[in-house]
Amino acid sequence: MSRTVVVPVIRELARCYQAFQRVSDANIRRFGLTPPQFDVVVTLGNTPGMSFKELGNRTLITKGTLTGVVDRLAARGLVERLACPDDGRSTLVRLTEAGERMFGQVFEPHLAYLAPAFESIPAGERKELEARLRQLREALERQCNDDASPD
Amino acid sequence: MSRTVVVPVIRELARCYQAFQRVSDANIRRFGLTPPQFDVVVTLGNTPGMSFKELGNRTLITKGTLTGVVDRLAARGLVERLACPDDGRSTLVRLTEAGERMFGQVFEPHLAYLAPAFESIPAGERKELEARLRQLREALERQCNDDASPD
DNA sequence: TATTGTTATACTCTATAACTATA
DNA sequence: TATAGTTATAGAGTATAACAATA
Repeated sequence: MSRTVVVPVIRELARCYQAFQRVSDANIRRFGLTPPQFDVVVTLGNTPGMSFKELGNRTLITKGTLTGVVDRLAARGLVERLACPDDGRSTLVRLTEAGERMFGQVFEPHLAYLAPAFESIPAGERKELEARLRQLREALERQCNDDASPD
Repeated sequence: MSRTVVVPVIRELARCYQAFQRVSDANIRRFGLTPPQFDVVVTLGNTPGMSFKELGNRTLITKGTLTGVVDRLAARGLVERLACPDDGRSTLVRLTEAGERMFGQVFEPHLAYLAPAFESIPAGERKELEARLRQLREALERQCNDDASPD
């Protein structure tokens, strides 16, 4: 059975990410952000802003939900909406100055917090992990596209 | 800077799992289950049942939330509660017959659905990925324990 | 007609903490 | 006192679909 071949790696992926999430999310909440809010702030960091469409694609948040997430960040003064000059249908979102400050307070410290676990893996094996993850992601994205456009 | 060393692998882990989730969750919802509900059904499958405590540990769902998730599954007749004979404080949860049927309809098909992406990776590299993920998970779990009990 | 983002609805999940009943 | 699970509360995210404005 070819199926049994993939079970261990699927299980390990799920368990590993679960462990990652447990560590990461607990730290994110200490910053006073929810995981989706953190995702948006970090995605907007070091960019001139982007449309809802692009922000949604990058964060995996669908448009209806994204409106709410951006609303809550905007209510706290961390992001702002701008009309898109090129396309009247489109709205750009970008960090405000306060949002940039939040990004600065949050991004590096979060990486520093996560780093020890990743640094405990020897460099060669870390590179190996990175390469395999990329390989798997590309395979998953192909499948995703196949589902979306089944000719 | 040691920090920059870990950024790529963290990013790749996040992006890979994001791709996995996009594919997996879409399929799970076709079964009429939410991801946490699927998690519970799959965790209970092929077991004689377990306590809320154990179920919560395995699924990463905290106790207050788990009560609600189990309530909704119980309302659909998929799981049932039993008094624990050994400990009067504890409640066991297990799949009903309908729940077992749901498990059967859901578990294998879901694996079969995911399999192609994983099978596209050569066996040796798949084993490599599995080993590296285990290594990372163990490191993350150590960190998690350190946080929980900082002496 | 198609696309971008918003709105509306209804539900699920989540964190948090107080509560009960057992141990 | 500690633990297992429930209840209560409030908020956040989610799917889904209808909608307005623009392309």
